[in-house]
Amino acid sequence: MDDPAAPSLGSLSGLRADEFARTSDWSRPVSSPCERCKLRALIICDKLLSSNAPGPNSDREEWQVHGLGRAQRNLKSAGDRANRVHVICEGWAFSFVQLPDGRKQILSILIPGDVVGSLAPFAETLSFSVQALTDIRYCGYSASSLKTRLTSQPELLEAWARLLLAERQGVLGLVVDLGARSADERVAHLMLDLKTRLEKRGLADGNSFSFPLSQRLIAAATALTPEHVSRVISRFRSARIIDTAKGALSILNTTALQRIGSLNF
Amino acid sequence: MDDPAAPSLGSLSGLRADEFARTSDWSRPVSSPCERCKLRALIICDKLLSSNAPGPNSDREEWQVHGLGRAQRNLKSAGDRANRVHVICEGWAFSFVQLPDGRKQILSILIPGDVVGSLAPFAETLSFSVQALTDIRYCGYSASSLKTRLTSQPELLEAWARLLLAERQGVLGLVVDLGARSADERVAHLMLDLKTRLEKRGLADGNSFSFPLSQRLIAAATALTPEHVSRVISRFRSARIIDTAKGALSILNTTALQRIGSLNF
DNA sequence: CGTCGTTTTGAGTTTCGTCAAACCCTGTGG
DNA sequence: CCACAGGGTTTGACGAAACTCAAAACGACG
Repeated sequence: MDDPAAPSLGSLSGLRADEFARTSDWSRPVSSPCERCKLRALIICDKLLSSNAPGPNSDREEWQVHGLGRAQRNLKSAGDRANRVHVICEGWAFSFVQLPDGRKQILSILIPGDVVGSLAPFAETLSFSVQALTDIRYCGYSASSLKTRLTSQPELLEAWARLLLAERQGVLGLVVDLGARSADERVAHLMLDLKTRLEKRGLADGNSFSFPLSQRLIAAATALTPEHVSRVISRFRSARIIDTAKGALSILNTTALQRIGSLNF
Repeated sequence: MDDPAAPSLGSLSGLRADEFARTSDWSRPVSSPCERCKLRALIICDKLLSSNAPGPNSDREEWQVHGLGRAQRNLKSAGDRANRVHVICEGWAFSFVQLPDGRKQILSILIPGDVVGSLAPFAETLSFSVQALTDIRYCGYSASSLKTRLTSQPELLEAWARLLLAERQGVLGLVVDLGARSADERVAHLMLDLKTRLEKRGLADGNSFSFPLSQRLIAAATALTPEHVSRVISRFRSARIIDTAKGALSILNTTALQRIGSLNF
């Protein structure tokens, strides 16, 4: 990994910046890079793309579309019609709910390979929003086609259910975090969780990896204030447990961080 | 409803106390009361019991079993093999995770009609535990049979997915509660949530209903301490917003309670 | 070089937790 | 019938964790 910083526009693989400019409307399809995708085997895409992929369905709706999204822009908003299941191919995003007073509560940080809106085939509308954190590349599958395929392909149903299981595991972890953990523990856990998830996807090898979360977002994810997050991170830094620089996080003392943030329940 | 208190052993419908005594082992089947069940139409049971219910499968495993559980006893424990999906027929229960230091974090309060372990068909083991809060009657469906039926009966898959949607909605609500709400708001919301859920099941009509939660459990559900819950409830009581007596909750001032605890996001 | 968002730091406050004791019920056994 | 034990609840004093408000420092970027 040459640059640990957040993926910039230019780094989105297979697409030059000018191509991005032309296709930045996220509903517009771009040429499919799935053949070269290293994540395919790790997640549900393999099952989705296997064999009998359907053509456009009755509504002339494409089974699979590719798109790009700019940092800070919403991919989905709560209340939107839930007609596609999306997979993050490159870049980071996060799902959240917006409270009436303007606060956001982040539900999950999405990294490449993560699926968002897995229940879309059966939902009327979205109950949360999704925002790109960096520029992202994603692909979307037709929710209605997926729904019909779920009944005809048992192994797809199985893979889809495993997805739901992992999702639920994640949100249960969040509940425990918010309900039973201190600020230090929550922040440490967030970092460790992201590290292991990135490793599973082959996106982090050493103890230093891309980490494009601002402290404001860490705060929204851990239900703390940005000021307090700053204090926690400063403390971690001066204890030589972690270091941060330019969108990257370095874990200097894994054991110490795990002692603080490993929640086994 | 003659007695707003928690259902006692004797009140479990269709079963006398001595019958309960003989069948208190929750794995032992008892005669099926599903025909008379008023909840059937409201939840997934209708789909599960419709038409082609399978007989015992290859493992000689019953498709549907009925059981009774005593208050305070675990119906399921984290780590157990996930081989049945259960429906609460009578009584209350709750799902929770046990933290290493002994604290419990309650994930959801289960009332009659609630389904627990809906993902069991695809899970190896349980990731949380379920405990009876009052004596309960429940029924359990074979996870493996359900799994095969999901692929063959699209309308069952649909009903099952709707269940998952509701479950996720619930846990997202919990995340927002724990992440963004004050103690007053959490307690008020818990009470309102239970009231509306009971009403939907036809188990509460007026503003006074059975509420067998101890303050220790309310604390575990809201991630507060019992002492603090006591203070909150005392304040509500002296503001004439609610009243509690003998396992029943009376909402004296719905508007006030909603002003405190209605979280719309 | 100035602007804007992010991070840092500080002082003061609030909310909630901790610890400990008292209280209230209900059930039990003498 | 009463004493007593044991759980749940209430109350109080105190402390700690995290929030609020405000200002300064630090970048990134035009």
